[in-house]
Amino acid sequence: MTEPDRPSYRVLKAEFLRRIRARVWPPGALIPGELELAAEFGCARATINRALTELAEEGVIDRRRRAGTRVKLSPVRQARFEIPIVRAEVEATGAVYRYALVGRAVGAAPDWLRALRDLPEGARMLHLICMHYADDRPFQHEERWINIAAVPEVATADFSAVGPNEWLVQAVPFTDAEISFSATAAEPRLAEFLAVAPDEPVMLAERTTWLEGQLVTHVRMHFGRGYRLTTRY
Amino acid sequence: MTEPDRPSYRVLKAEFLRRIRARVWPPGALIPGELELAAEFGCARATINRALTELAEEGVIDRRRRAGTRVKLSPVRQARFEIPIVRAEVEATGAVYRYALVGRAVGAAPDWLRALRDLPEGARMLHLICMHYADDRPFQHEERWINIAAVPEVATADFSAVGPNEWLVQAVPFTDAEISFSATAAEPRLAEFLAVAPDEPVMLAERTTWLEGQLVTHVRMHFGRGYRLTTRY
DNA sequence: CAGTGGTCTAGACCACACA
DNA sequence: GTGTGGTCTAGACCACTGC
Repeated sequence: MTEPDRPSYRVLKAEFLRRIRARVWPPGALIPGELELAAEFGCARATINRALTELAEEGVIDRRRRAGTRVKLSPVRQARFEIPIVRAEVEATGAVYRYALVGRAVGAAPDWLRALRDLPEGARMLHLICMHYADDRPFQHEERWINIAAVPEVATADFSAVGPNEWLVQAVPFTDAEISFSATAAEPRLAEFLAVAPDEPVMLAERTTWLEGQLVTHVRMHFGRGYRLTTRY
Repeated sequence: MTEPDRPSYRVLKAEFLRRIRARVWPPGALIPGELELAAEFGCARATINRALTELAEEGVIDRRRRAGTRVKLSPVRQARFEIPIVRAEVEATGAVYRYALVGRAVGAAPDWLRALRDLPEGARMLHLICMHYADDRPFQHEERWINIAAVPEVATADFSAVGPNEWLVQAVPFTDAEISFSATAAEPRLAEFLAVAPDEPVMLAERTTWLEGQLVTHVRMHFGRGYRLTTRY
């Protein structure tokens, strides 16, 4: 016996992954059915199923009824990045987090935002600008619009001590979100906030959240020099 | 009864998510145990377990033995980005993919790579530079080092038609990978390749893969103007 | 239609963490 | 100890899909 007596689905998963990487089951190959594997490993089909289901979720294999399970030809690897709230992200590095509210205004949604996110004309938005610091070095510049119709309480909220990020997380649910990352040049005012040279490349994250189809908030977050999204898999 | 007769774990998951977002189970709250929920929904505990386990994987709740299941205070949302091979990424947009090998050389690993990745001194690497185009517009500039000791066949591989990306995926397994994204300025030669202005911000992805602790390949991929990592959740 | 994966069940035992 | 979630089992039925 090369396998333990009680193969857990984790052990099975590791073994299947080993066979795939060792080309025992090469790319494109049809792997044995669940019943066959259950017999080979002396466990229940459900256990095999769990291991294979997770591998499928991770993009390593393709499973189709009747057709069976195949090793993917080009494994679409998925990178999972955790998107915590800023405070947690800063504090995770051991740095001291500091927040500052820079600007606050109520007004109509700018045209580009209305166009982008299909807002009614004249929708009133709370517009906030804030800075987040790590050990007093600029970490993130946040420019946010909050849809007052979707979040009436926001009109009276005080964002001088707690950032809108944390406030929204606690106060407002959402059903859909979209986030995107891109590289952009810091225009002069932003460069000052972030203490970088004008036109220096910075990472921009834009996130939009909706509650049942209604826009809740849209935020543009520019990160300071050296910011990286990193993950292992 | 507001619930269907046969609640699948998906229905349960959606219902639990609804309760969390509707603040029926507010952030930090302890939610009922699996047995209690199974009784409420008239299903097996395993079905409840599957729904809750998936919500925990997605970062919505925290589960601990004995302590029970709680709604996370600050949901660490995870964004999953798919990292396909370049060809698939280009073709997914409907564009025609074109590949070109720009440079090829064998030599010792550069010092910064050895320092970064703990390589033996004098390790011989195959150094490749390639371009990937989408409808003849520059899509990605790829600079790659491949550890010849880890992949001896690479010395005789012909990369004029098939890019090293696809070749490696088919030919060489790996056990660990790390990928990171950052914003950087295009230095002049790179800017020419990508048809952008010198010092224009571009997205850089760096990926390293290992096989059982031995470095397989390290690649720096610079993307053309407008590249975005996007996902919904 | 038949064979594969997808899901559910009822019951069981285990592992962990807290009292 | 005791109660929670974590995992496994044996069996069952269903859904999809390729023949």
